[in-house]
Amino acid sequence: MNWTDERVEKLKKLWSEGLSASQIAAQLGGVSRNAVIGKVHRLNLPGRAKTGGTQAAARPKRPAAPAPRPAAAFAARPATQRAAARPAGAGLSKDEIDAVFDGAADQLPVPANANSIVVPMSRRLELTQLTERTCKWPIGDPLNEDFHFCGNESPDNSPYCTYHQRLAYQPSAERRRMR
DNA sequence: CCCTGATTCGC
DNA sequence: GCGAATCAGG
Repeated sequence: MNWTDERVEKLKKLWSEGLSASQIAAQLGGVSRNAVIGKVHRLNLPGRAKTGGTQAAARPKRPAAPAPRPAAAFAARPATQRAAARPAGAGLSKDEIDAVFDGAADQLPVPANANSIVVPMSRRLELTQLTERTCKWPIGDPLNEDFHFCGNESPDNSPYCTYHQRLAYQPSAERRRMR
């Protein structure tokens, strides 16, 4: 794809709105997130603010020209070590908190015979967090604030998780019995 | 492993 | 100029 004026314009717009490079790449289409990031740099657009301290601490420039990658010079790596310090009484992780709130989340078009069906907890993903392997089953009203996607893992290349797969595609017989 | 942005450098 | 490969970090 070419960086037409219009595409560049859209890139600038979305970037300034804070969308991630991968998301912008997805909206533009035909380009990778790397392409987007590269373009952002070439355009001298402001990068993302680094929260707090860890600024780009002078990187070693990259191991001298690995042009013909003979898979050799990548043996030893400086073992980075940090004291993974978590405050003694650290609270719940984001995931743990989310899990709790997901209790009454689903507003799915649940089948009448849902009693026996286990409705999986959704990960409440935003549109910007969907990937090739996340369930894209929408939950809630798109016009509503709490609109989100299932986001559970979906089998290779499938748009839905195993649960929503059944809702998306049902044998006519079963569907008829359901109504 | 999923993701993020940053950088280098062959093309 | 472009962007894959790579790095560093969450």
